[in-house]
Amino acid sequence: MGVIEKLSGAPALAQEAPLDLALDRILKGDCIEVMRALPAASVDLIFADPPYNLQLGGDLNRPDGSHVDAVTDEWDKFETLGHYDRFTRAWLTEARRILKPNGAIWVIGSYHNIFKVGAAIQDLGYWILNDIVWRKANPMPNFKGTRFTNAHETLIWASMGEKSRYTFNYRSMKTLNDELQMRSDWEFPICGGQERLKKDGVKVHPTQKPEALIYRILLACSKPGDVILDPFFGTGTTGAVAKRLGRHWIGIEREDSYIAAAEERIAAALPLDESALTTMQSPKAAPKVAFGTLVETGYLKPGAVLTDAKRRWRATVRADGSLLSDCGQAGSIHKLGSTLQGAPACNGWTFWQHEAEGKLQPIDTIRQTYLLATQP
Amino acid sequence: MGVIEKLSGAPALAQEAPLDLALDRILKGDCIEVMRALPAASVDLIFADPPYNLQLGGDLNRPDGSHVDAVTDEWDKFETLGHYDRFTRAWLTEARRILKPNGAIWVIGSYHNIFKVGAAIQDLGYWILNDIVWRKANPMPNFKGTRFTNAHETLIWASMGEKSRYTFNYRSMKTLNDELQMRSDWEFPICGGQERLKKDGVKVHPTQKPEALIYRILLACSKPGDVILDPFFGTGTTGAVAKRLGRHWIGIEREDSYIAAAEERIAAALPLDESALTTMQSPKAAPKVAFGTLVETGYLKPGAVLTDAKRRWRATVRADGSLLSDCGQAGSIHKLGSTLQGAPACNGWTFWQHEAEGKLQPIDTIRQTYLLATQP
DNA sequence: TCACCCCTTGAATCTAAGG
DNA sequence: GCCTTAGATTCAAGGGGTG
Repeated sequence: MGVIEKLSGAPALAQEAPLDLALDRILKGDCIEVMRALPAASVDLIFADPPYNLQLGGDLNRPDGSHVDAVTDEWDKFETLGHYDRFTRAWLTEARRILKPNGAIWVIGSYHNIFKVGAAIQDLGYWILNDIVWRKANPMPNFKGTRFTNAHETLIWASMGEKSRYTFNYRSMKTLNDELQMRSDWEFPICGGQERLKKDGVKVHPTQKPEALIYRILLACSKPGDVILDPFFGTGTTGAVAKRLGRHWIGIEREDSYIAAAEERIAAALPLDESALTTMQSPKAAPKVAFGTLVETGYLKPGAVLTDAKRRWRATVRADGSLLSDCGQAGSIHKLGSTLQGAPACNGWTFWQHEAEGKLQPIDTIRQTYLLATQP
Repeated sequence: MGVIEKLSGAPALAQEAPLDLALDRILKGDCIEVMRALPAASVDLIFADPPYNLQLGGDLNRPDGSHVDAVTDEWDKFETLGHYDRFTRAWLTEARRILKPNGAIWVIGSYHNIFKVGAAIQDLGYWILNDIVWRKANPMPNFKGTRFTNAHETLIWASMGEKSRYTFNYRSMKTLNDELQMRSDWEFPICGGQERLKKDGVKVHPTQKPEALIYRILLACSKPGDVILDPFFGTGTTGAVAKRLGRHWIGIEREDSYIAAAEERIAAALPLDESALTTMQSPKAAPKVAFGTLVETGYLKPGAVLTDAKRRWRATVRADGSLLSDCGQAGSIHKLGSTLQGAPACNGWTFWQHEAEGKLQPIDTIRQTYLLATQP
């Protein structure tokens, strides 16, 4: 493994003699220029994690006053949305040239950029096969309470065209998912802990992706021995996973610090034995149902009256799933329960009762009914 | 409630005398033409469920041989992706004209169209606030085993611009979600059972959306009395939910069969009564109480001693509601808190504590007492 | 060793009102 | 427009220390 320098200033024409396809290497340079130098129709799969073009305002602090370490790197800055658009179409065009006719591409992004990416993918003649949602188990909250917690990112999977015969290992995915078809929503934790690359206690890359995410993609959409290209290689997650899964890889990256980290990491990566496959799976989340869901879905109507088991307190259900007690206090089922009792905490599911078939039943029974109706 | 016919062939210029804003009505006609006739800056919120441009191939059968009833309606057919693009930009442009400056728009779609929609939204100057994933609890499986199960749809929430002051009922959403911030991934079952409109056993509309989904959107992003417009009204889910939640609504729809079903449905919908509609308010919306007021009204006496929770700092309340710390610094409760901690900001209401019943309590509890005593 | 508590951190377009 | 001030605002994981 080594770094091949793309000579800066070299004419970056498609006509120039292409580099031989150097496998399992990091190519240093701008991804568009480097791709131009690669032979056409030579790559089986592309995984791309391009800059998101976040447009952050000033500093952001958590409620406790601590500072949020945001993505402020130069590589994420674009003058205008138009510039980002042209950049996106340029690299997607080169990607299309070097993909084999039956190849495919994956791109990850957030709402800042994914619509531009998706529109470009369609305009350039790719054929979208799925969009996939990565649900983050532990996203960063919205500290100011101004929007919904940004708890997911989106991936687009596209083939070279409507008739292209892409690779999809249906059986592997079904096995990986306890014999149920793999859905388009995947849950993984964000990259942290031992997996997160750090130098002197500081994260090496601001947006390192979890290996589990790439693992599932390569397992689903490539075969052993295939060539996987990552034009925004960063710290080499794609390379490490490809090596583990017995795929060839090519990485393109501009920054020396990322390249150094990626080389060390990939050198240390060992091909996985089968047993590791099971550890890559995210634990099945126990289905959680919020009280408000029962209101939204009509299992309990706003205006319904609840009491405690001894009928000491009464409360009315409101449209947002809060309760209003007869004495004028309001809150969630748990909060109001604890307030009324003067207790530090209260499980509203068992505390609050509703009348059904002539007797009081905890509202948890409604939740059970809902779960029975909606869970497979 | 009634249908107002948009005369076909009438000149659809923005200059023509706009219709008065007829509330709680279905306007019959092409959504672009009808919107052109509506007054500018007159609508608080738009919910739009446009055609998805599905581009289905031949018939699809389940493994057992039964036939899948797909979306084959005329309204979902567009000659090319370019035609769909122009259609999308046209209706989004009119939507933008009739939205109030602090209004907002929601659009739902799938990977077939949502990237085109999102790109157009950004190009037209809207400001995306979140993308939301509707995870279907019970999606249709991928019968051929060729891709991942398409188990979600995507919604885009956007304001009129970066500086626009959109409505977001943060507190209601948090209450609805058991006291956790509402995330960007929502799980609901698809529309079926009693809720699914049928005529002679056949579904009236191929893509009827669940009321729970619209319920959450309207609860989060509108206020009682607001005007909600749905330019692709279909069988009137938006109208039914708006009526229930005490919002005004306007629907635009071309097809008589959908209009008839929507009218019947909305007539049968029951509005929630006032008390159920009252929702948890953010402190932002609650009347503000200055710290000085508590001093003026005697809830806290000048000379009283406050400390932080860990008793690292002490300060004395002065007659004008400022604090004087032991080290001689003075300022408002917020300013002194941030100065002492060297923090960029500090909420004095929770930082400063007073001793009551033998233990420390934040001075915010005094404010709550004051509010309970003085608010009607 | 384990349970428990505390601290840190993560792709974030992150305030509102008044002068 | 800008500037200032009041005051509202966080969830799940992982790691380290302690009992």
